[in-house]
Amino acid sequence: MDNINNPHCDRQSECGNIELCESCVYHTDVIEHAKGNMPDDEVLYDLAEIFRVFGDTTRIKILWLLFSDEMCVCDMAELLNMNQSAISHQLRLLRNARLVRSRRDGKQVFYSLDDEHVREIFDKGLAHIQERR
Amino acid sequence: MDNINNPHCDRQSECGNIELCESCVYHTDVIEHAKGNMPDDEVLYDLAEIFRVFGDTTRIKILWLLFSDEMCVCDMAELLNMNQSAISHQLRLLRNARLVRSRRDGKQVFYSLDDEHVREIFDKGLAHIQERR
DNA sequence: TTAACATATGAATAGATGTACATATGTTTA
DNA sequence: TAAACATATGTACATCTATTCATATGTTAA
Repeated sequence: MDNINNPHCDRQSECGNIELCESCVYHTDVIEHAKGNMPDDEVLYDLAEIFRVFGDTTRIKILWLLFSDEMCVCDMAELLNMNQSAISHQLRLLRNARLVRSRRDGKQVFYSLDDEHVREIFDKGLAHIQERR
Repeated sequence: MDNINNPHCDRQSECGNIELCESCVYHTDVIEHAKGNMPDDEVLYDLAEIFRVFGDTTRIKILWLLFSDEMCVCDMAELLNMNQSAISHQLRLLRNARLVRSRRDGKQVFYSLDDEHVREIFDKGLAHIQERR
């Protein structure tokens, strides 16, 4: 790995932080490699957004419930001992992220997992936390 | 699926919300099945926590950078055009979640992915957002 | 139609979170 | 030793988020 002490940073024009560019030691090969392969900001934003939706205990519990069966809002609220409104708000986030879908049956609305990715993402997360115990 | 209109809820003693219990239509078989298989709250909390760490654009970018190579804090700050302090704070969260590890080499600290789960979780998330396009 | 019910949603609020600034810690070099 | 540097961390603050309350929407049954 090149270790270049670089007081005259050749990427200075692209860099908002002049102080940093004038003082920092760069590994330019590593930087160039990473820069070349960086996905679009939009993709990385969407990716973070999906995980953000997984990143809440209430929503994780809802997803868990839906692994067993489709389920109506009322049953989820009962099982999680939470306000119906709170559940509905969280279901909207899950719906927008296409992690769950809904079907109406009379007065009730039944939710189920939208696709198998949900279970796969869930399981990979579980594998991680279980390994580190 | 049983659909029991149940004004005298038999789980009323366990239920904090009396109004809900007196009015709601339950699917008791679904509820009992889900209740029996529910993991510990602690596991579900830890799981949400892991995804919460993935659920930020800056941290997602950092993880992406580490797929290519190990990398020092300075290079990450340069590449992401961000404050060194901001990167360090995020690295601490990633370290605490055991998603990255660090090694010191002189004045610099190099970060790398802690295990393969990180890449797998990342890829599953990517598969989800790419499929829905 | 009206009443009762299940769900959705807007507004408000308390708490969580990401970043910047200042500064501390740890390492190397002079 | 002191100075320079890379990183870590405490604090403050602006923004975001989860929940609650009140209420709207949509469905069924009387």
